Amino acid sequence: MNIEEFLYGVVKSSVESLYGALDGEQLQIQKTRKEFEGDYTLVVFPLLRRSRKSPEATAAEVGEYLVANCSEISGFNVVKGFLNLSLGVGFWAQRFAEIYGDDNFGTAPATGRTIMIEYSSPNTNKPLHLGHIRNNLLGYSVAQILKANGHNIIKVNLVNDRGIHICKSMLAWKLYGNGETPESSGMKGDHLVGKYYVEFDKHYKEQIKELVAQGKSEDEAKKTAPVMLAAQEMLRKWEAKDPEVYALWETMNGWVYDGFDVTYKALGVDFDKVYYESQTYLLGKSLVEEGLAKGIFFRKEDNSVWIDLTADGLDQKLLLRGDGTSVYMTQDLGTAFRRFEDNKLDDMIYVVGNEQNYHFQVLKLILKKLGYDWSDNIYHLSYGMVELPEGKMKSREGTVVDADDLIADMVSTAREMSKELGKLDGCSDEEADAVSTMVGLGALKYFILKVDPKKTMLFDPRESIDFNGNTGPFIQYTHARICSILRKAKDAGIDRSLQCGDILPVETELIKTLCDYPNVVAAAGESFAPSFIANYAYELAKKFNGYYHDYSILREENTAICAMRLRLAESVAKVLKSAMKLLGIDVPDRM
RNA sequence: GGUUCCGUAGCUCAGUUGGAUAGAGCAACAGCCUUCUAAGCUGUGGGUCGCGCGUUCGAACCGCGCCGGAAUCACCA
Repeated sequence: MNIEEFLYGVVKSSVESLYGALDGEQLQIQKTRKEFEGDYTLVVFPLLRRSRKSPEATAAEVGEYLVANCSEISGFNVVKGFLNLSLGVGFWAQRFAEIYGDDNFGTAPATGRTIMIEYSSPNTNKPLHLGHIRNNLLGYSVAQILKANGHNIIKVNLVNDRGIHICKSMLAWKLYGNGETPESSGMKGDHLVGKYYVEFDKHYKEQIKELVAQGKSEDEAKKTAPVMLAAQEMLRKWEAKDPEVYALWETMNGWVYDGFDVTYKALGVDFDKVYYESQTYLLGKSLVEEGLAKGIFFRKEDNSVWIDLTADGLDQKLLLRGDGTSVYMTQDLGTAFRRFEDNKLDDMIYVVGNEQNYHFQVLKLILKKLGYDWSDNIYHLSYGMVELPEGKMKSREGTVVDADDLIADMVSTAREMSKELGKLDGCSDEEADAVSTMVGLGALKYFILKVDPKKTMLFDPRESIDFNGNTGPFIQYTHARICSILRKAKDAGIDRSLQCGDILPVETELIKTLCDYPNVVAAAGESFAPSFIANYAYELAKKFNGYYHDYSILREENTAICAMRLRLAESVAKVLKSAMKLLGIDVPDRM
């Protein structure tokens, strides 16, 4: 049972029997701040109009009534207009018994809602970088959180596998590659293809420089550089399904997918379905026809199709080129329609960077104008950029942080640190690998997920990521220590039968925090923000460490108290593990 | 210029629907390993919550206006 709902009920009936029925007025009940005595607080200011008494007198009156009529409420105190209520030990013991006995604590029953979430969405011309990491972690974590909230989740990836960018890599490989393959070079496939994308740019720039030296203008040079013309020619051949070009395209994309798979696996993310733009880019044209027929869109003299959104404070937007080919918006309209139709979706979430806020604003608006009400159930989970100390990541300036390099870095840093601290003594190589990987990735994932998605965040690769303080490893460490306590208790044969009467005030604080977990999971799902979970896990771990560091659980001589503490420790470990799972972070039993 | 977002301690970030004296971590300083793992614990210092006005019993949070920053407004995706 939800504590706030329970309290709301008893307080409401008390207030109503004192002052008459409330009509629409909200009672404000919140957790009592830690500097005051009590568990939950009723803010009485809104009631003054009805009680016609001072804040203090009103609070005292309600408090007395509650203590007299509600057995769960053991006492109260009044500070200004705040009525602080204390719940009895028995109440907390009962709550704790429920938490301890519930193996699925924090997960909600099935809702029957089906939600599709699209994330990652890479281009196939270069490897993944730090920005993709934020995208992937957010997408995967939000999917986990929504699943815990009882929804059916379909995770999808839309791969941008066609277009001029991949032709650039293909061309450069053909011209300068000497038949190099991932096998022959020992390079990861996505990195190899990315190398030729850079190679293309190098030659392209050289050719521009030459043309400018010959007296051409910068613009003209950009348009007429031979490699650019060749890349465009290649794209035309691809669209015409030229066998040679198509075969090369398939081969090189295959290399990239092999590379991506390794990165995804390392990050621990996965998908239920992968879409490829080469298969979806023609979708949406029928919707454009529909819009034209309804008079929502209009055609210009050059035959291109547009929508005028100036009345909505936006601009005109192109939906179909003059030659009848589609643009980004066309296919996004088509895929959205197809997805809602095919999967009977209730909601669709796009995890896409905030540079596309405008695009999604327009997408939703157009669908709405076409009469599709499910447009309201499209949610753009927009996240901010990851910036470096020297500013934005620029691929041209070589300041991008490569995903694979970063992951490898984090793991090796974790290993060195573990070794220095002597944590790996007596470990097999396999165990050492497993722990270093968990800790290194835990640090990276937590670091990124604890920040509010919509904010631009700063990442300093030189200082790398902390392992101390409010970090993933701190939570992992707390979990590992609890596991260690439980192992030792088992070895010592300590009796763990529950004695509810022995809960101490410090323990009710912990139980209260545990009680919040289902609410935090629900809130995180509602606002698609894993940061709620991360900050909660830190709060819980910190409380546990604070209370239990200074004295020994195992040396407690009162066996009932000892058992109580063990059960509490075990519950904390379970909830921490569960929270970390929602973040996609593995938790070790020892580290 | 239009639209959207951001501005909280030296730095990185929390702050759930408006509530009590503003919260962590890092960095700095002072303590704590014959007690369950010191990746830890305890304490000290550090703030005009960008600025102003308004709404009300009460504003970091809501409204309006400024200032500063970001993204975007492509027949790219």
